Amino acid sequence: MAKIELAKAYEAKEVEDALYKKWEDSDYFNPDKLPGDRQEEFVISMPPPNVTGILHLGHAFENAIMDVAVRYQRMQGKRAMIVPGTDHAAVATQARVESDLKAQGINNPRQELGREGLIAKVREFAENHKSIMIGQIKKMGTSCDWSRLAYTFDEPRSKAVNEIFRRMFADGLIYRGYRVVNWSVKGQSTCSDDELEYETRKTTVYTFKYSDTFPIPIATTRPETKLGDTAVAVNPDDERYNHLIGQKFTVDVGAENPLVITIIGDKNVDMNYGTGAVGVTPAHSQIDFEMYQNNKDIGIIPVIGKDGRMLPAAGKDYVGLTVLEAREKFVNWLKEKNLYISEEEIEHNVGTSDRFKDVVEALPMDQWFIDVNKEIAGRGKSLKDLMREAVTSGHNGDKEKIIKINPERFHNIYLQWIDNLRDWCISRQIWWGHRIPIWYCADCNEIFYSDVTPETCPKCESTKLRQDEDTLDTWFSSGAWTFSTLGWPEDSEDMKKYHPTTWMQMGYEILFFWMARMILMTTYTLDDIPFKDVYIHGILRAKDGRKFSKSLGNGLDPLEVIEKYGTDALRLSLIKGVTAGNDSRFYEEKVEGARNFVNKLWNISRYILSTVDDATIIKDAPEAKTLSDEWIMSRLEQTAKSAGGCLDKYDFSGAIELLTEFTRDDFADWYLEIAKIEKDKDEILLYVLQNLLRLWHPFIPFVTEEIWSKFGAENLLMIEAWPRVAVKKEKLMDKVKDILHLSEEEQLPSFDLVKQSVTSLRNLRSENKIDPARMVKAILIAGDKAGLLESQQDVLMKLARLEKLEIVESGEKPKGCAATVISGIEIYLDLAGLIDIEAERARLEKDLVEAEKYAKGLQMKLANEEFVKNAPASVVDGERAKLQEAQAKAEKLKLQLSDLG
RNA sequence: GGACACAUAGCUCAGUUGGUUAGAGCGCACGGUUCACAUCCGUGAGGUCGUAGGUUCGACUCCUAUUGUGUCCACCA
Repeated sequence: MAKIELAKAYEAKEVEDALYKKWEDSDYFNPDKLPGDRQEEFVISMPPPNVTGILHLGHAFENAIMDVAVRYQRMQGKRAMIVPGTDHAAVATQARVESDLKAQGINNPRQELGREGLIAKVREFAENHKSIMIGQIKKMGTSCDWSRLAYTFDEPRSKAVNEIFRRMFADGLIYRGYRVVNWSVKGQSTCSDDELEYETRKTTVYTFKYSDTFPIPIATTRPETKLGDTAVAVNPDDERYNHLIGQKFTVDVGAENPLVITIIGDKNVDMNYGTGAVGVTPAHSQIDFEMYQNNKDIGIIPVIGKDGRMLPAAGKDYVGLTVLEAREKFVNWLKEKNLYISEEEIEHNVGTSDRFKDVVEALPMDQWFIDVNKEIAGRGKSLKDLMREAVTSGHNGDKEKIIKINPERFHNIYLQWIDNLRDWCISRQIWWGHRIPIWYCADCNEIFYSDVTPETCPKCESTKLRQDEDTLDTWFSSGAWTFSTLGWPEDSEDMKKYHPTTWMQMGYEILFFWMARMILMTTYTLDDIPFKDVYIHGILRAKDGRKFSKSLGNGLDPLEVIEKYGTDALRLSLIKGVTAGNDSRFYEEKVEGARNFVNKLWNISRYILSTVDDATIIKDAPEAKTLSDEWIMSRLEQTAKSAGGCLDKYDFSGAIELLTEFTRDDFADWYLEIAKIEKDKDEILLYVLQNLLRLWHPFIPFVTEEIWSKFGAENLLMIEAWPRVAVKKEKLMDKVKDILHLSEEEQLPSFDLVKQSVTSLRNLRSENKIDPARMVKAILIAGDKAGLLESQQDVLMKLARLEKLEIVESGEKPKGCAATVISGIEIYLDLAGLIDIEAERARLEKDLVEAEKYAKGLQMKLANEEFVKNAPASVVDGERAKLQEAQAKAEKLKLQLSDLG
């Protein structure tokens, strides 16, 4: 077989697309098509990216970690799968398209295009982005099972959404209610509590009285809403006011009708804060609305409309004004009437819509909700209970069905969030999304579920029917993602085989949005958990720690990074140095480093392929013939085990560190150099390289698969097994036993001693500024290590560039040499008069001080009886051995110093 | 107001149940055109692990307090 020449540098661009196609064509991304007897499943539901934009670095990061996990598990012999998909992202997408349309001059898209017309526009946009994103995911090398590609808004997923709605509606968990909700005036739609972003703003808090005779002053930041006040709440323990509880006061503040203000008691009122009393506006505050629900007779007066302007109930002076205009007018009126007391600037959090960006109004209206506290028929628990159970006792108390959250700290954050959870408002007044499958009959007022257009009312057979205008919150459909993607509600094979899914990863920013809702939907619908393990990751930040954002213009397009450095380099740089739950910084130098490493691996392969006689696959571990062989094989064995251990724990970064160290330091910098000296190592070189490719494949699939293809293997690397190496060294033991005077039980000595010796010799050269081309002589006084070192003479001489090397057990110390001590070996480098005596003395003295200090520390530690008594014997013995070596080293250094002359 | 995270070499970060002379990459210094790789190699200098206490034979690691940074939740009426 001819020798194989690789290009001098790895050119990612030239091979990646073809390799991805090769993988896709193999069908191995589909676990049903994987060869061999695979018992276990490993399933990841891909968090579906929103069709609002194109993929950014955050997506690239998620793709990288998912693909590392799934490729590793595939190599572990599992039926491994990533189920890919995209999210129609209801509000986000419609908001995006509407704003694009406005930029094109269509000022009121909903009116001008109508429902069908606007939906068509959004659909066009969404379909376009879907295909762009799928292309990007493929560029990342992600091994998704494309035959199972899903979309939250496609036919099967809509079916699942309707079926869940039907069940929850039948169970009374979904209800229509008149409640205060978050309303975006700009978006003309509700938002759930979680879709709010809080901004700190300065605002004025005004203190005033409703009338001259009203007994309690009230403070507010929203004076205009006071036109709809119906009560004042005080703490029942507040002796200033509690005698007033139950009294009613009629005040005229200029609203349409005089207000009847009832004094009510509420334990939550802080009597030490402000005036100790709260004006209650049931229509425009969630908390006040809750008070109203407990005291319905106080009444509720909405004064602000959906357009953000004052309603007739606010009075003829106010109707039609914006809230800010009304605020100013009302404050002026208070001042005129001498009801105004004071004002103060404070910092205040206001909720804004995360999609439309405007300050949301709290408005009371009829909306659809999911009741999280109601007991579910036949199950004796609420949705909240189910959401808690899944992460604590296990679903239905089943310990096998506990969701493990990694890192653990998010466990409590999640539970705390559930405690604060209110009923989930699921209806949105936009058009892009799953339309609520509820119908109203005009003749008999029946409200009923139907997922198709019904011909007649099931109750009165009337044909005067209309469907609810609203659509569902996008998280309603994504909550069902792990099972809607597997064919539910059909009785599918996939559901039996692949649900619950195995592993889920997500950013902490969607923990509540998504994880909580998946748990809610799945435990309710399937009576099971959606996944077993969740890995929470942080966000990527720029080098200065700021978020990547469009407005800052500091974003990096993953595709551009791939174009410049290759996908493998991008993947590696995204994952390296990242720990679960923590943010990490990403910048181009990191990618450059990763690209350099990928190229290093390429060049290692290039060298091996060009030197071996027959570049073929080595199936069985070759016999170690030399100490260095044994060393590299054991290091390979260790590395495969420990890197696998990291990956089993989803410690991706840890695995990368171990693999990098082995690849560069051990294999390239030492073993390849040794191979040039010892020769005749084709089999081991190929074997280590091929296993190295297996170990690296999950992280950098393209370059490894490309190199693998040069060996004429039957299989693609992606379905090769994760290495299990057993070092064969019996013949070597027989060979060296006599040379090294080993007894039967003794282990092979470590090759590390040879490495240390070489490093020390190099150090002596470098410290004395010896021209690297110059060959020098060295003497090693090595005691019982002499035999070992002698057997490695060739390696020592070539790597340390020696022209002569003497190794003795003991003997006369040579004069005028640069000298040092390592692991009981005295090392002398004969610099033939080039030695700088003063510099040498200084260096030796420094070494000596250090050794003595170290020895003294150990001595004191061992002199401490408490230590010897309490510490485990192994630790004490370890310290004793260290002390002995340090003392010996110090002695030898002293002699070397005196020999300097 | 409540909670959580982070603070380790100039920079970005590892450090897994308490026992290492505290590590890596980049950067820096010095030296290298050795026929795999300058997208490289060799050698080296940099840290009293934010601060103060405590527990322990022993603390980067556990506890308490404190400072700084960041995040989440609640929210003032």
